[in-house]
Parts: sequence; C-alpha cells; structure tokens
Amino acid sequence: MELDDRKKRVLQAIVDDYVATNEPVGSKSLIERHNFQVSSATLRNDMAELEKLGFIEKPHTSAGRVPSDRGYREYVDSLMKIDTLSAREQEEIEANISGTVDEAAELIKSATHTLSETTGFVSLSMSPRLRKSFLKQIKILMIEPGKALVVLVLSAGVVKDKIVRIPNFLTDEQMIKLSGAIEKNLMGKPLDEITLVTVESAAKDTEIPNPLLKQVLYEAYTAIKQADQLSIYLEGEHKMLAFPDFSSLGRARDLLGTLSDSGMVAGYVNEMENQAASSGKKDSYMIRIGQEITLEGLDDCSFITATYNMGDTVSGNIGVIGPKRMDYSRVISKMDFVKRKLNEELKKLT
Amino acid sequence: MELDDRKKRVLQAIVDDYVATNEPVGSKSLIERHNFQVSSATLRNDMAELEKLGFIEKPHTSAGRVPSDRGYREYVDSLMKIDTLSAREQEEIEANISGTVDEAAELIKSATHTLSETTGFVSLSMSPRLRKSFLKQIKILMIEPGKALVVLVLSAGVVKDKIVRIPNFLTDEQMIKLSGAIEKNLMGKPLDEITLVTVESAAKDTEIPNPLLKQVLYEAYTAIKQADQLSIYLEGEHKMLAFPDFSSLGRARDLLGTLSDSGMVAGYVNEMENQAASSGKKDSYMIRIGQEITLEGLDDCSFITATYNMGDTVSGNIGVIGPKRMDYSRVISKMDFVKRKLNEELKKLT
DNA sequence: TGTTGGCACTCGAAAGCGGTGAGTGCTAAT
DNA sequence: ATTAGCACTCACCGCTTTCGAGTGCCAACA
Repeated sequence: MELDDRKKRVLQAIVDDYVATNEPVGSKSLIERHNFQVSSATLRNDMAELEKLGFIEKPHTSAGRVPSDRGYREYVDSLMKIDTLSAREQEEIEANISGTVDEAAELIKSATHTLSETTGFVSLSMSPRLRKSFLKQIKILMIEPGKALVVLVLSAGVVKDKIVRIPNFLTDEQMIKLSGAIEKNLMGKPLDEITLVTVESAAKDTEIPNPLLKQVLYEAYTAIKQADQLSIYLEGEHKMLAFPDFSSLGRARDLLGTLSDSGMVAGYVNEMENQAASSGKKDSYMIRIGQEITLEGLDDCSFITATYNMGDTVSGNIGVIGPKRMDYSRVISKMDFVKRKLNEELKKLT
Repeated sequence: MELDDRKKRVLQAIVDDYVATNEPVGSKSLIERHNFQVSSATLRNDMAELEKLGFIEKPHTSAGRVPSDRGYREYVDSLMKIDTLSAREQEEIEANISGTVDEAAELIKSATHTLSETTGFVSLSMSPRLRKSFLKQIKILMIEPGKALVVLVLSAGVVKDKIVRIPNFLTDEQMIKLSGAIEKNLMGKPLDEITLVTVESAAKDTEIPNPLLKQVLYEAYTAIKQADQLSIYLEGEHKMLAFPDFSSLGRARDLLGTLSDSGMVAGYVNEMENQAASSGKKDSYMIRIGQEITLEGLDDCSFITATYNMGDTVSGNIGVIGPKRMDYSRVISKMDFVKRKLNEELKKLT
C-alpha cells in the first residue's frame, strides 16, 4: 500500500503545519501555505484517503486533520529529511559538553543537561551498562573497626565504591592481605562473570579464619553487583508544562507522575535499547511515538534515544522526551550531535 | 494590637475551614460549622476588623474571606495546637525510615522520601554541612598512571571521594608515602580549617620532588573542599499539580521551574537555617509562608524545614514545600516525627 | 479516471444574557 | 456590643446565538 507522490507531500505538509501551528490543518490552509498545483477539493480527496489509511485523523467532524501516531511514524521513517545544525548551534552544544569535566559521570550529566537546554524538552541519560566492563582494581579500605570501603576501578575509567560492614575484630593487616588476594584473582574479569562463588574462591589462599572471611567476601560481592546496577538521570521535567499539548492539568499530572518513577522509565529505556539491539538496528537513534510508548501518560509524547559508548564493551543511553508534535528533524539532529560529541569526550577519558 | 478572644477564634475557624474546603468562608457558614454564640452579623463585624488588620482578605467584593499570609502567620505562631500522630501513622513512618539502610546519605534520602509520601507534598533534604566535621582518614589511591582517587573519611561516618589527575610519572610507592604524610598531618582537623597552605605544609617532610607534589596537593585540597559543598535533594515535585491551588498552568509552571533550579532552592534553605540560627530559634522547625518566601513562583506555598544532626558538629535540613493552604498542624507534627526518627537512626550509625 | 467548483451541513469556540445565591456593608433598634 | 433587616454585588451556571473553518458529496469537466 504505497502512497503516491502527492499524498506523501500532503502528509508531510500536514505534519509540518501541525507541528508549527498546533492547529488542525484543513485543505484550504494547505493550499495557501504550500503551492500544490491542485485545488483544495483534490486535497480533500487525498486527505480522505490518508484518513482511511490511518495516517491522519480529525479531532471532530468539522475540524481539520491531525497526524495520527501512524502518520508521525510514516513521517519519521520515510518523509522527513534530517537537517544539519547551524555552526552557531554546533558551537553552543560543543561549548557545553567539552567543558573541564573529566569524570565520565559528570560528562554524561553535562550532555544530558545540554540536550534539555537545546531542545527545550525533558532529557535523560542512563548510567553506563557496566556488566561487560572488567575489574581493573578492587581495594577494601578499613575505615574503622567494623566498617570498610570497597573501591572498584573498572575499565572505561569508572570508579565505584560502597561502604560495607565487616566483622569488628578483623585487623588492618588482615584486610590488606585479603584485599590483595581478591584483587589478584578477580582482576581483568568482566563484572557479569563474577559470582559469589568466584569471589569466595578468590580468597582461598589466605590464612584468615573462615568465619571472618565469609562476611567480607559477601559484602565485596554485593559491592560488585551494585556497581553494574542501572540508574537513570532525568532533567527538565517542568519544561513539559510549557507545551499547549499538556495544558490539561490531568495530562500534565499523569505525565510528570510517570516520569517521577525513575525506575519505570529506566526499565522502558532499557527495553527500547534491547529491542533495537536484537532487531539489528540501522539508525543511530531509536524512536517511539505516542501510543507506541507503553508508559502511562506518555500518549502525547515521543521518546527518542541514542546510545553512547565508553570503550568497546560499555554503553549507555541518552535521550529526550517531548510532545509528539515536535520538530523531529531538528531534535534528532541535535541529539545526534550531542551524542557524537559525548562519545568523543568519553574517548578522551580512557 | 492584641486580638480579643473571639476574634482569635474567628481567625482560627476561617483558616481551618478554608484549608478544609478551599472555598472563601463567609459569616453564615462560619456560624453553621462552629457554634459561636453570636449572630452572623457580629461575625461580619469581627471579620471586617480582621480584614482591616490584614489577617484576612476577600478575593472579590461579594465573596467570603480568605486568610492572608499574615493570617496564616498568626495562625501558626499562636493559634494552632500541634496534634499528635496516631499510632498507625507513627508506625508507617518508622517502618520506612528504620530500614536496612546504613549509609547516612541513604538514610537521609529515605527520610525525605517518607516525608513526601506521608504529606503528599514536595519534600527535600540538604546534604549535611560538613564544614565542622573533621578528617578521620584521607587516602590517595593510584588508579592508573596519571589518575588517582582521593578518599576522605570524615567524622560522622561520611565517606567522600573524587577522581583527580596527577602527574604521570608519580610511582605507586611515592603516592603511598605522600598519602600517609598528608593523612598524618591533617587527621583530626575540621574541614573548614584546612586550607591549601595547610595541605601543602602537611607534605613537607617527604622527599618527593616538589613539582610533582604541587599538583597532587592541590587536587587533594580541591577534593577536601568539594566534600563540604552543599547539595540538595528534592522529591515529589509533580505532586504539586494535584492541588487546586496550582490549577492554573502558569502558576504550576513557575513553581516547578523554580524548584528545578536546585542551587537556588538550596541557597534559600541555607538562608532560612542561618536566619533561624542567628535569631536564637526556639522551635524545632522553621516556616516561611507565601510572600515571605523570596523564591519566584512560591507565593502560594509554604516552606517548612527542620534540622537533623549527625554527631555534635554536623547538621543538615529536611523540609517540605506545600500549598500555603495546608494543614499546618499535621504537616509539622509529621515532619517533626520524621526528623526525630532520622536523628535516632543517624545516631546509630556513628 | 482524476480534478474541480459548488453547496449544504457540522460543530466547536466565543459572545451575550438572565437568574441564582452566597456573601457583603450599613443602619437602626435592642 | 450585638442583632435583625435590607439593599447591593458579583462570580458562576446554564442557555442561546452567532460565526466560521472545515467537511463530504455531487455534478461537470479534461
């Protein structure tokens, strides 16, 4: 069911106009704004057809047409051409990302911030998926009797730590010995291959009494497992209130309510990433429109994400959430640029 | 200009009714709901008086009265009696705070969460003011050539760390020696007494070449200074949208916009704390109502904070932001209870 | 077969309008 | 100082009217 050329143009024009004006667009105004070489009656016929095919719909009988989710989908998949950013825009983004920050987490946060600023939407980032990164160092520092700090240094330059409880009577020297033994045996292992058993066997050849060992090893293990937990960072939620699309208090509340459940959002982003990966994605971005999003209250939103990389095995996501009535071309090109800059900067860190 | 007894009762009744119904309250309905032993005409006179004194005002000529900021102020300062929580409420709060968490930051976060849940408002917490805490340990861990991790252990059981850049050719042993020297000299010092000079002189008696030293010391110093920077955590912003008081999109946007600037909010909380401290506060809570709040868009809110303590010298704040048309008594008693529980749990940690 | 002008029809948005009722201030009597 | 009474105000509700952009359909045309 291919659309003929003019129908494509019509759909494209409807999306463009609707995005620009937030008014349902009618056959007359289409003729005025774009120079189709046909009459409004002809367009009316085309529009009726497009509606039958599910690309557009009318809010009520006597109004213009509005793109449906499917219409937007067609638009982003084959109608729009991605535009390039002006030099000034590029500079602005670059200035914000390539700052003085040289910790990966800070860098990612600054990219997220820039993304929200430049698009005016909600932006988000997922922490890097560290499962596949490997342990470069693990140190257990005695803080005081009964309390220690486990410090993990991972490939890709990430450092994680966790305060843990340990048996009171463990001495400083025992701890150093133990820490060394664990490190020697786990060094170079990817996080997802480390199990409690691995950790326990790593400390076999120390002569520390077993009952003391047990707890420390378990805590070290939890510290490692905690390191590869995903977390999400969201920014600019309030900006959604600026869009007429959410001027109904109810919608706005649902939306912000859902976004406040960061675990849920994180899960969804993760799902998107997995789907894209398993379907052999070709694009540099992933996109979900309106009802395609399974999160409550995001029916009027679009969700666009991209993947950043830290080294060969570690990656994460950045993304934006905006009204589905958005200028997809601009947003995507902006996100793409932010992503590329972020990747460049991350590479410098390693 | 003291209010006579009945006028006090009238003001109190107006606040109570208005909080409960969100409708301007008139003389007739006052008579109905409360049993004043006088006629509505008498109350009208009293109300006219109260209005002249600035405690109440009318939204428009032919409507009932609404408390002014000054009215609320009078109410919280001398009219309301703080009620006690039911056993069930106490249990609910206790269950949420005294969890398995045993890191101070986590504990504070969980208290903040509970606060938002139980009040239905925005809640917030400030990180502990660590200026007065003293250094228990400082370790500099070599991560890889050119990169190290500075780990600070502070009194009150707080651990902070920061990744820093160091000269490439600094060896592991040099680092250990240096780290030891710094620690020996700085141990026990309150953070706010540590200056760059202190740090530099702490490393005098190592035989490491000066140019190498300089950068490390500077980085150690910045790590220390960074540790006592204040940060704020906000939760439940979206809940504000549930209140009819912010049903105008414009107000809601202003409010959430302001709250999203966490630096600004943190500054304000800090200011509140300082004012309270310097004026010899008596209450266990601080409160700002409506226009008293100097943040933009919070004219219809009240801001209530309390202070939590970690050890003798370190403290921070928790608080809530809700519509100024709130049940002050309940909110205050809840916050007070959360604070007490939090303090108990924090004490266990040290 | 695709295109066009014409026309009756639809329906939301905006504007106008009168009634209702809770509330007020004022005054004169208690 | 308190009260009953009364005229007045004004937001709110529901109703009707008008307006106009937009539609679907039809008959005519290339």
